[in-house]
Amino acid sequence: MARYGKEHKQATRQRIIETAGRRFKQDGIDGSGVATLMADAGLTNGAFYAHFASKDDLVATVVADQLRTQAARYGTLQPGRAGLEEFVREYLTPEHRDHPAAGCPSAALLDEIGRCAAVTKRAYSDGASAIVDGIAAQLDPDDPQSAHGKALGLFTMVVGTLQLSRAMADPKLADEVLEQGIQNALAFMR
Amino acid sequence: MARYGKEHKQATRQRIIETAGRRFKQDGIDGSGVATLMADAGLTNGAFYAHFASKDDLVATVVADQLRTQAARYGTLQPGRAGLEEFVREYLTPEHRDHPAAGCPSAALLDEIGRCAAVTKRAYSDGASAIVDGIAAQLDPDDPQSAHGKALGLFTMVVGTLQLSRAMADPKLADEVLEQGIQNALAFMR
DNA sequence: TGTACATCAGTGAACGCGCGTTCACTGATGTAC
DNA sequence: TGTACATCAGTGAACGCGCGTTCACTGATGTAC
Repeated sequence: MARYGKEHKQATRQRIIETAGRRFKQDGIDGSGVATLMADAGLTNGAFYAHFASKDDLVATVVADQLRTQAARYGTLQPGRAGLEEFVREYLTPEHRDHPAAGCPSAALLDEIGRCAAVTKRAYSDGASAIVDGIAAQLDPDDPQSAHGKALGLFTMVVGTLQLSRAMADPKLADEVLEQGIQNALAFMR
Repeated sequence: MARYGKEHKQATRQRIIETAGRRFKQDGIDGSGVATLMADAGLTNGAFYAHFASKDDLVATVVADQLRTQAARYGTLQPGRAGLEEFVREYLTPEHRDHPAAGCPSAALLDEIGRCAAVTKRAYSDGASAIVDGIAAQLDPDDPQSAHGKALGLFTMVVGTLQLSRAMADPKLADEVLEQGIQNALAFMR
């Protein structure tokens, strides 16, 4: 099975990173074993160490990739507060809540990342800072620096709201948390 | 080792619940094995099933206990917004961030609880609702029901802020997140 | 053009270890006589 | 009061299983002659 061009191995690596991102967000980092992660990518466990030095190495790589992907979603918004409002309304939907594998890595993994190796926290810090900067630019395109604090508040509120909604046992209560979260986020933006 | 009064076994059970709470908040639920949890309580693994039907049973019990404990902390505040402001300033400290074992269970475990068995989510829902009700009563003692939405926003913001601060690799950045979080929470309260 | 060889991405079995759970057993105690 | 017994909280070894990691091997391919 080998002797392909060098882009083949790179493509396999990228596939592992993307399927692992989905798996981590669905089952947690501790909850996802290497054999499962490789099976998700259509491979067997042995090939893992041809691509990554350790599970920790994969975790840090996946976190960086996930935050880059999440940041790219902000890039498609219309500029200014209107785009941000649209994003908040999309973020706090039952659809997003019920499909963590395809959703925001912060909402799915934030407290687990706080317990991860330093290399993973560094990857997360860098990615999250870029996202908060993006929010600040949407809040106040003329002076994003002064909007940075408010951007942090908006970010933590929507992430916390989605996590809380996912932790509710009663679907009706979970929906109410999302609806209130939208009201709160929009009120806070102003 | 036996034939004590019935209050002895109850006391042991309570000790397991409390030490497990600390361990879960420090290492995560998936990250804490039954043998470790029992050793924390000064026992061996075999005794576990004399107290709990399964690890899931313990998890649900611990979550309920942790939220009850966290709710009791609100009970000691002075009434009204002044007490709530004091709480926010205490909650978003480096001290709290750096000692999750003694801290808020929501900040330490919220995304993991979202992936737990239904019995655990039910325990969390009930406990969290009581806490949010308490916040609402502090925000507006005359009409707590109308303050419920705002209480949710305040709760999700402080929880998200503490999680984010814990995930920062750079201590200086982590401190800034807390300071901004206090500003944001106080601004949102008004 | 045809054949022998080197490459190397991926396989799959195995390592020691900790997981959640079970169970035969221990031994300090309260109770019965 | 003294002794034999029943109780039962806790012990510790063992179960099968999945964990992260290692490694000898495979076999399809590109290259050299």
